[in-house]
Order: sequence, then structure tokens, then C-alpha cells
Amino acid sequence: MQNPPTYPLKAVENALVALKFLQERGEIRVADVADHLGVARSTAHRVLAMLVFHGFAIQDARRVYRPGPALRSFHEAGMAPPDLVTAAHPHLRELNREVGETVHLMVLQGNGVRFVDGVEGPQTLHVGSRIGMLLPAHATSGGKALLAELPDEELRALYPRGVSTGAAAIGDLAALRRELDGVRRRGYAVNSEESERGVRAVGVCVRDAAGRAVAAAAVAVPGVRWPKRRLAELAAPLLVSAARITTALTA
Amino acid sequence: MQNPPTYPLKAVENALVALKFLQERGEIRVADVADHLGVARSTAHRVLAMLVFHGFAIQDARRVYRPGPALRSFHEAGMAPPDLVTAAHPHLRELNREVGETVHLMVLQGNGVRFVDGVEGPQTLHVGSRIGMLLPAHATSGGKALLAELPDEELRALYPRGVSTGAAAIGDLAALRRELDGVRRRGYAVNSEESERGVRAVGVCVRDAAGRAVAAAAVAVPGVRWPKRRLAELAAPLLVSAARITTALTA
DNA sequence: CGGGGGATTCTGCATCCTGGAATCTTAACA
DNA sequence: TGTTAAGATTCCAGGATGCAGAATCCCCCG
Repeated sequence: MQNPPTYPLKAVENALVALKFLQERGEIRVADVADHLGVARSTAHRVLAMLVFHGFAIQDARRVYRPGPALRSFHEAGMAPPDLVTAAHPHLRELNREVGETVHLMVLQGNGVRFVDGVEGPQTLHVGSRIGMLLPAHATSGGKALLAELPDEELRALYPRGVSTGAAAIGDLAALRRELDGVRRRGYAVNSEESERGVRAVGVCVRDAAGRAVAAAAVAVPGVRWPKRRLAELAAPLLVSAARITTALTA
Repeated sequence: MQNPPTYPLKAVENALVALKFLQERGEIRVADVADHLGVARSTAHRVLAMLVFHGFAIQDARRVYRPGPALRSFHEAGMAPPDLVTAAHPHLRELNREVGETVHLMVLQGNGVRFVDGVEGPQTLHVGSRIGMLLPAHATSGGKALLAELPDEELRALYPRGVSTGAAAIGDLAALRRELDGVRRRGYAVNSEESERGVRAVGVCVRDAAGRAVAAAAVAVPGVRWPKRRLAELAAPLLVSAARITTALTA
């Protein structure tokens, strides 16, 4: 560490030592802090109250203190993860090699999904690249995976007039909700010719360090080669790749 | 934010506001802080000196202050997640219901795995609970998943005299390495009667916010009900559950 | 080298922060 | 339901800490 300050500030020292103690422990009580700092309970309480007020700590109903959003903000804003596409691309390529089909990366944009990256399957018959395209979220597997992560209010806000009915697409919001319940239960989403005749797909979420879905990865396949009942076979490799992308975003 | 503290500490406030300012800006000077806090330069300097001494800031040769290792330590160690078992248990239970088999959570301990939680399968014939048991890591699916995450030096250090040969277990370090290569490639580990006759299992890693493997989740099944070729069917639900545990640990 | 801008050191004094005690709150047990 | 113990929060007098302003030092550029 550094040389001791020429002019130490005892109150500041208490606060910073308490903050580090909170980091180490993850959850602390007033008495713990008092012992750790060697101060009166009332002093410890005042220090913690300052940490709470400035967002460095939160206190739950049982009066336990935990790290607060000011420290999370550092995480979110400061430890900026590698660029999404850059991080994901090697894993998309690997998945493409593994399953021999077209893979995509997409992000939610309004109630659509923007395809931001992809690798086409090597076989003569394969789903073409959709990079740059914006498709309805509810009619794509990756879009469904992302919609399944939204709170209901947000989902409703995306579809103020219900869900548009394209070819074989979901007819109303209640039906979409039921579909998304299934996505959440299984852990992955399936699209069987909803966005395009003869195309099926499986999609899963890619997450950031805080566990939030920031993108989706999907495998899109020709229906003729992948009957509906075989789509589940794509789930495990896709989930592995999504986890690897998440890890890359997190590192 | 919160209500103002009943007893604000002015010096602590200066320090915490300065710390947030440092987070936002990424690099600051004494004069910046003095302006931001509305204090004399000497006051600002004293506050920054305390931040430096406690590792929350560093100062370079040009006298610019930047975020210091104490804030990084928060990221690495400290997003102190909810307790591992507490976080994982609901998801283990759900997985148990979904696949109808015994599920476990385990952590690496030396070159063994400690079973720290589990839910037994509901069928008459099921793998019994191993909670509390320490088994050789290389002979369990979860153990293999965890070993596959280790750098080679660490793996070697765990097996200074090669790998012990139990029933059908891997005979030497080179063979273990090959096995772990397969684990990494597939994204999940398989155990076919290596730790116990008639028992097969699939295991995957559970990760923390930094993407590091902190535990493994596994499904253990009777061999009679799950021939070797069907083990892959357990991978997707297991991967989904592991991802959910990771999310719970990360939130 | 000189000068300007910024950082660091110093010190008197005022006000802030402390500890201890009183009071409040919560949880567990009979 | 009531009681009790443990922990948290509030209060206030007094002493110690932290402040500002000025002096001094440091760095960089012309």
C-alpha cells in the first residue's frame, strides 16, 4: 500500500475501512463494524448510514448491510466488457462448425430483433445470413428468448395493440405470454417456420456479468434437415456457446 | 436514494462524493475534486490522500488520480453473491422435478469434490444423496467439469503422482487430460460408472460473476434407466439450471 | 531560466465527530 | 401472548479532529 497520509482523517478512515469490510464480507451488521473498527456502536452506525445515503451500502429489513448500487455502478460502467460482437464471434464460428448450420447473434430493438452477427452453415442448403436485418422478435427464436426475460409491463409496452399476425406467428399477447412461459421453463426458445417457411431455429440468451440478457444466440436450420422433434438436439451446444460468450463478456 | 442520515459526517461525505466522482470520471485532479466538493484545495488533497492510502485511488507521475485496486477487488471478490447453496437449491429442486433424477451441487476440494447440496430422484430406483461426501474429482462428472477449468499447472499440482486408478477410473494424467479436453469441447462432463457401478452422471460448471467456475451441478442416474447414449439428453436441462444458478449468484 | 498553474504542507481555531447512555426494535422462546 | 435478550438507533456534552487560507514546493512550457 501507500505511505500513511501526512494528514490522516480519522472519520474518513473509518468509512473507507468499513467499505472494504463490507466488500470482503458481503453482509455485515452494525456490531460487526463497531468491532472491526474498534469504535462505539453509535459511531459504526453513523458511518454505515453515510454509506447507505451515498449508495455504497443497502440495508435490508433484517437490518443487515450489503454492498450498494454505487459500487455496482462502478462495475457496470467502469469494467466495460469487450465489445459484444467481438466477444461473441469466435464462439459463433465454433458453434457453426460444431452443428454445421447457420448461427446468429441478435439484440432486442423495440419489439424487433436486429441481427448483429452471423456465420452461415457450410452445407449447400443452409439458412442465409440475416446480418443487419430487423425481424419481429416474437417470430424468431432469439427474439423469443429475449422477450421471455422481460417483465410483463415491458412486454405489454412493446405490444400496445397486441401481436401482429404473420405467417404462423402468435396471434395475441396472451398466446405470446404462454409461448414465453414455455421458453422460460425449457431455458431455450424454438421457432418452427414462424418467420420463414422451411426454416426452424433454436435461440438462447447471452448474458452480461449481472446476469441480464443482452443478446441472443440462435441456430437457424432448414426444416427439411431438422424436423421439429430434432430441434432439442441443438439446445445443448447452443447453451454451451451462449455460456462461453457470457464468459467472454464477463472476463 | 435514501433519506439523509440523522447524523451526517461531513468528512465522510467529502470522501464518498470524491470516490463517486473518481468512478464517474476515471481520472481527476486535486483541483477538480476541490471544485466538485466545494472545499479548499488542501481539504480535497487530504481526502484524496486517504483514498490512495486505502487503495481506492492511485496517483500517477503526473499527479492524476485514478480508481485503485480496492475498487477492483470489489469486482473480483466481492460482488459477494448470495450464499452458493442458498442460491442453487431452488434450481436443483426444479431440475430434479424436470428430469426426475437425483441432482447434486459440488465444489472442488483439493483433487476431490465435496457434495454440498442435493435433491434425490423421486423414483423407487434412484441414486442416493451424497451430501457431505468427498469423492475423487476425476471420477465424478461434476469434478471433471471443474477440473476442465483448471490451468494445466494447477491440474498437475493436484496429481503429483498421477491419477489413482479406481474402478474404471482414468489411469494416468495424460488420459485425464484427454478426457478433460472432451469435457471442454462438449461443454459438459459425463461419468459412466467410474465412481460407482450402475451409476452414470452428467456435470456442468456453475460460474460466478467473473465467469469463473465456483461449483458444479450434476444429474446422477441409474445406469439401467439411462444407457450411455442417452446421457446427452440430460445436458440441456442441466446447462439451463447451471445458467440459472449462475444468474442467481450474479444478481 | 522564469513564470504560471497545480499540488502539498502547515497551523490556529471552530465545529464536527465521538462515546456512553437512553431508548427503540426485533426475534426467539416459553 | 408476553417476556427477555440482543442488536440498532437516537441523543448530547465535550474534546479532538478537520477545515481554510497562506506559504511553500513541484512541474512543465516557452
